[in-house]
Amino acid sequence: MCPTSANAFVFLLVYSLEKKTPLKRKITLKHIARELGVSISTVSKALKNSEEIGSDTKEKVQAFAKLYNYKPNNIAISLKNKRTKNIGVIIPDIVHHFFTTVFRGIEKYANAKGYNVIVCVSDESFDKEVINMELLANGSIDGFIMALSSGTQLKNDYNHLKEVTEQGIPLVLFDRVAEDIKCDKVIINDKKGAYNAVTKFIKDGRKRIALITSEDYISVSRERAAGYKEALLDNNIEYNEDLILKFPSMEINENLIEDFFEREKVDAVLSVNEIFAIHSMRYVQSKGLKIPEDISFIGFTDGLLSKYASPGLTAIAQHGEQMGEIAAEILIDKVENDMEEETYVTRILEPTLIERGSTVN
Amino acid sequence: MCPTSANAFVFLLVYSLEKKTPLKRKITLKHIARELGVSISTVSKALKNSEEIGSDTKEKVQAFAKLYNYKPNNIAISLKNKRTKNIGVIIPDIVHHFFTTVFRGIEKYANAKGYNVIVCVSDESFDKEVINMELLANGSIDGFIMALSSGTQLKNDYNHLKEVTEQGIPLVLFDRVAEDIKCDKVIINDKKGAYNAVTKFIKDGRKRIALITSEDYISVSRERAAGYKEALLDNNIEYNEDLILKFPSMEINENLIEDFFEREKVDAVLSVNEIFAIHSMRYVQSKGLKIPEDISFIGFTDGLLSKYASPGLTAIAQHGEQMGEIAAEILIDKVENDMEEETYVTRILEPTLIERGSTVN
DNA sequence: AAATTTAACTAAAACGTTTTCGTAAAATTT
DNA sequence: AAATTTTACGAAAACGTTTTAGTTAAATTT
Repeated sequence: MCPTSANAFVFLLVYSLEKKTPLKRKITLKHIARELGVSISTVSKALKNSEEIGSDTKEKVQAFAKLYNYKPNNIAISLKNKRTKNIGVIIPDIVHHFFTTVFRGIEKYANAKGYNVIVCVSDESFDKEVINMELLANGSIDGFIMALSSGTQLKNDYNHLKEVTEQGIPLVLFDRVAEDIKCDKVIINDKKGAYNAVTKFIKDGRKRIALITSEDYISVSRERAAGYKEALLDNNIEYNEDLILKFPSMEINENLIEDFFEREKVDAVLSVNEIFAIHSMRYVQSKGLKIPEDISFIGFTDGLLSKYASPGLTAIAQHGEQMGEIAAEILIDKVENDMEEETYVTRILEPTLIERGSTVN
Repeated sequence: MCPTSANAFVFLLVYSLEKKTPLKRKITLKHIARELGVSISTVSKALKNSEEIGSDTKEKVQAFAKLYNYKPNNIAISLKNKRTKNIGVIIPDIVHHFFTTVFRGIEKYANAKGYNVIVCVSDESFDKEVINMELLANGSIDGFIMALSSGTQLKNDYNHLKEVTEQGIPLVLFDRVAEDIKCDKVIINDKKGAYNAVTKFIKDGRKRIALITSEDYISVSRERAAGYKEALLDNNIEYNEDLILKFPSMEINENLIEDFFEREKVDAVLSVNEIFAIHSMRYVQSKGLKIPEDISFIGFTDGLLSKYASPGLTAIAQHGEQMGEIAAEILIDKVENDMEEETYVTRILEPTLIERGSTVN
């Protein structure tokens, strides 16, 4: 029989009291040295198989270290080497498929290179971004990988980034970047993604192509809007601002969708994200329109929703994992061979159109 | 005009060469001391506003430190205090809505308490879990929060966890836990979640209730299967193993779904995850069945897919963020006041049923 | 004026490494 | 046998803090 309370915020507590087992404290070089009657430096060298140390001493030390499972203390090594083997990642949100994907790429590459990743979430806030960055910059990490928070992009204040790079800490920006920051960048060609999507619509004979987007201060939205416009103009289709639905925030507002689709007759929709696209698809479906016959959809960032929507949403894939790997590669390279000249590279990945049921084939 | 290459793996490289600006190296106590002609200890104390130091010296030191933006080095402090203010989080996968949600809770709480989070992804592999854990345990973190990889659960080997706890490093397990590990745990009542879902089906008059699940070595699947069985038996409905579809891996296999639904006539489906549920819904819809009239669905973990499926998938919410916060709270409490007695607590959160279109109201 | 207290500071150890420089003793060369 | 080289090790500094235990000089008390 199951317990009966159904309240999510009531929970069970199960206690168990154990006698405290004696701690196996971590052993240090000093302990080994004392125990074996040799000096700390001898132990250190013996463990590194140094030629300086006699083979019987080496054997003795190594055997002892193995027996007591000696592992050097990371913090002490970091202090000595002025290298932490940690990289700091600051992203606006972690519950977000794209960022998560990039993170996986970063973590994968970093781990393979022996680095750990410290993640901080800026929560789209300028202040949190600054605080976290300054905290980590005080010796905790060897370099940063980040995507700007919308708060930062809105404020257009990048002093915290400048501070960090001026201290010689490498920085790689991805996806949400800013022109005037001097650092390495990895982005995808958002403009091209939008351009290709609109071009496909036009090839499919669509005439009234809408754009659903967010405010322009988000760099990627701006780029995508530019690609949308350019594709229309290149194909001699009128660029009509009435066909652009601009959401003031990331929060979905069903009324805006309803107003828009009641007001404008459109036969194709490009959306800067999945959520806006899915909501719109559902709305037009509820109005009896058929997708893709009456109206087709393409959405940015190929995530779970696109894949499992019904019909599947044709999507512009951003290759997040690859982006993360590249960012990590650039960063770690900078960290490990900090060269004399200051050369910055911007890598621009090409988006890919993943065709699904929301567009005609 | 946009560039023409459409290959995602061809990318543009933009170089920019700058003359290296002189580095503003981080300043240390030693620098301040030398510059001001006082000792390091005086500087340290002055910055802490110690009563031992004369007020003019304090003023001088503080002003100097502020001017040169002195910030203590985290690593040095960690070495001294034997406290890193980092917590290690090891999860099987990061591109996974539930884990991501838990992570948000952890990060939020930890950050508020001045802790940073180092994430490692075990990728469901026992070996990676062990390696990452041992690496972090060598001084990099003050405690661990983790969910066991499926590899570990399959192998049933928890020596790496034991090693760590025996060294006095606090450990909190969440969601994917194991009975025989002595540590704090935060889980949701999976059995109850399944029990409630099946009970709802029965109340709605469903007779042939299927379960779609994964192999039993995943602790949560086992619990959910138990709740399913118990609810049936409590309601005098035959427990029929033919109505259980067990996927051998997390990879979706459309053939198994097809075989299952062709073979068995079912009017309700409980799925241990969203993906299995969504796929099944699509399959039965393609066969002309109406949801929820002909067949209803409930899926575990209320994620994006449930919300945006069509119809919306009634889901059992796992309260991941709350789980993360609680785990972090327990851990940090242990880290900061490591008590004499060894008491372990298991907090069991109650699941909540989020009703949507896939079940009748 | 001598003894004591207080104020204001410094030296040094400690955290756990790595590494440079020394130095005895042993082995080798003259 | 004396001079030189090699072998095998240790002392100490360094990384940047914090903290304990001094140590002066000035101020106060007797």
